[in-house]
Amino acid sequence: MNSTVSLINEYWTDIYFHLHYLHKEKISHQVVRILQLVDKQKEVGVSEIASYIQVSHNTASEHVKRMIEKKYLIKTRDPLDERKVILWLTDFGKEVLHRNTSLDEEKLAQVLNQLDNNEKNIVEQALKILSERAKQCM
Amino acid sequence: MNSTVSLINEYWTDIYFHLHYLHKEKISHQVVRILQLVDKQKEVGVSEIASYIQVSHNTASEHVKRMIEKKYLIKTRDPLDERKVILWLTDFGKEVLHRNTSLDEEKLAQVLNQLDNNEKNIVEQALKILSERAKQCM
DNA sequence: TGTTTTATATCTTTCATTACGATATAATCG
DNA sequence: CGATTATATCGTAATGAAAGATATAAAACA
Repeated sequence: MNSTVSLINEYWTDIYFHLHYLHKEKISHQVVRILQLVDKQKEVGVSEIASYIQVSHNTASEHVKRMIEKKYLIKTRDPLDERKVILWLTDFGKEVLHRNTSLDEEKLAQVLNQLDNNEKNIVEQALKILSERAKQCM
Repeated sequence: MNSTVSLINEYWTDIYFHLHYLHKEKISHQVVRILQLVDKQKEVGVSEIASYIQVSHNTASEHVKRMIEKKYLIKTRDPLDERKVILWLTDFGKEVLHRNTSLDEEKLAQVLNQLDNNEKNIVEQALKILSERAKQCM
């Protein structure tokens, strides 16, 4: 079982290595993680970021400031509690996040084109299963 | 077809978001990419790094210096051409790379445990297919 | 209503990182 | 031997990341 896990991780990292985008932007790991959090979770504010990337509130607030300056994020306030910030990805932010975490769509399409229908189904099914179960149990 | 690609990317990023390690180290994106390159490709030296992350040779050399100081890498020379550097991951470097690019093995094991044998097979097959084809055609 | 708490924001300071151009060194090629 | 290639180092500059201290403004509480 442990060996299955390692094997899957090796496949996982190989896939990413060969199919990721050749990203140009100079971007820090922290900033990518903040983009991921805002993308995948609802109603993310400054304190959610602080606890997620384990920094103080003021540092998180500065990250947000810089990311808004760079047009990655926009900021609104929670209408039910005007103290609370709610962050949103801009289209540009989504693009940057995509280029830094997704698989290159052209490369992926090229790989998928080489698969027969059965293999293509297996791939789609497998990732669907993993993503659904991961969401459920984490 | 394009929608299959987007769908797979959404599954892909969801899986990573929910199953990655809660990494603590402050590490830059560039450094992670260098670790990936040294891990996945043979005989990586300073100039390979420079062209991979698109910086000048001197900058690449400085990256290598810092990464050796941090004990991520060790440096040897190509016996056939003593000008050329060949880089290797240390155990610590492998560990850092793992924590920053792989899925958390405990979380992954937990998810896999919820699958029946058929589903487990599909997952293993699918990632194997993708990684093999990605290696072949890139 | 007045006080406290909560959620952010800003200011200052410090340190590390990233990058480049210029220059240096050392091995190999012709 | 001179040219080329691969890497290293130096000086310098810009930026980023982080924390502590302090400030503000909204909400909760007594």
